[in-house]
Amino acid sequence: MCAQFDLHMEYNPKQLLILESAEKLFASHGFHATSVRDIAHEAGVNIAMISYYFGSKEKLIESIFLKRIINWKALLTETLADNSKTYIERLDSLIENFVLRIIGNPCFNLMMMRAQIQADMLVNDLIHESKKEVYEVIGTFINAGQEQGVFNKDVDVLMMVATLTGTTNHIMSTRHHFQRMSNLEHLTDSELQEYLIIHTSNHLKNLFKAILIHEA
Amino acid sequence: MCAQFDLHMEYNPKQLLILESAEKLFASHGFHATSVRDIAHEAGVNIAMISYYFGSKEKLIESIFLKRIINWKALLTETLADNSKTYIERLDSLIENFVLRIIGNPCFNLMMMRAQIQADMLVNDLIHESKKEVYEVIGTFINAGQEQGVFNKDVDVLMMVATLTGTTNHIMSTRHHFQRMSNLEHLTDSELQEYLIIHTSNHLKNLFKAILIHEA
DNA sequence: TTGATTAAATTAAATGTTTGTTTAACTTTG
DNA sequence: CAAAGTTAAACAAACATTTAATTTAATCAA
Repeated sequence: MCAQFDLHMEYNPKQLLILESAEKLFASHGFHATSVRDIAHEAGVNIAMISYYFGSKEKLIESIFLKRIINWKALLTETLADNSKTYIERLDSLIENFVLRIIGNPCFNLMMMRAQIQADMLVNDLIHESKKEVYEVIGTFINAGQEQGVFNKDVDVLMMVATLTGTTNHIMSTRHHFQRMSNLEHLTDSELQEYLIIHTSNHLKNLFKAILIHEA
Repeated sequence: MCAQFDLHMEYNPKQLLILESAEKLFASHGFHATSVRDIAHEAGVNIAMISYYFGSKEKLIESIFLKRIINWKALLTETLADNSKTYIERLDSLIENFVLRIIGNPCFNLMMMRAQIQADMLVNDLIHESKKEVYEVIGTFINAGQEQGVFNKDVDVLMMVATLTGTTNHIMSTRHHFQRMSNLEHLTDSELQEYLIIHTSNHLKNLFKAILIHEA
């Protein structure tokens, strides 16, 4: 007897507690280094509750991903389709959304980076599908901007997204190296987070304007 | 009784076999998901040989890092100090070195990415020291170029290195997503590797010339 | 070249922990 | 009073590491 749930079911407070605790521990120690006992302890629940609610440790991490990925494409599509803004403004919004999503949610995104690195993770197909959709949405936006004569013609969208994601992921995942190297050790974690969001956004905006708009 | 070795000792063929097998498995499955049994089996040696030669699984991964990190700073310093080349040429060499090192050694660099993500890895201090030295070498080079009037004044070296490392790491770690999305599934692994080294280098060269040299 | 000696290398087996998951009993809730 | 929630205990499998026994390799006196 066990309470399994499908994708569209809402989670009760105890399930959410388990999901959040697992996300935190998976992010800082990795999937395999985190035992279900650790998760149960962190969440303050009995070990058996995890099997009871999620079936297995593997299905638990799948639930975490599904919970997060679904809305990302919708937000992006909405941002880029907003005709009340110029292409430059929408490009800025795109960058801000990317940076905020990654640096603002280090736990989940560290998990995602790890999963992408690991070839044998079940969630990898899910991630690939998500990446492909994001790439297509951005590609459509860039092409439209090119036709309007706003963006340069020779833009490699795949490489552009790689720089956007790669740079932001790298800064997020090495933020404490960054903090020490910038002599920002007096900042709290959330102050550092805010600092990094602003600086990374500005850096990427400059970078993309330099190749998308200015003359080569 | 056990044969422990210090940093400056050379490895015998069997030890090298263990190091290479471990690197491969740690890279594709992660540190904790790889058992010493797996490593022993991959290397074709008895399980006890790993404790015998390296003491423990933890010390084994440390040996792998030490074996790789040491020469990286030297190569970089040499590249950037070569006065027979122009600043632009040296910038190109810097980028080529970075890309070649990362995309050309996916196993080790996936391990390194993972270690950076994981807060509780012992090798992290080693990595931080290495990053700091690389940052200083590049910073010195950029500053010299600024004084010669070759590079623009307002360059954030930390962000620049983040884009260099982040973009390349991201492309390397998601290279199979990249392959599927670019319809390059007919390429072998080493053909893909070559393709990615060239394309990533060119992309980053364009990117950095756009912000370092051209007018804002 | 022999045979003895010794240390290094190698092995199968055993050790004691920790792992994810299940069970069966118990409590709460509608 | 049944269904859902919760628990401590039990489970077998997998884990890293150690042991003690055996083989290989090297050294050296005869």
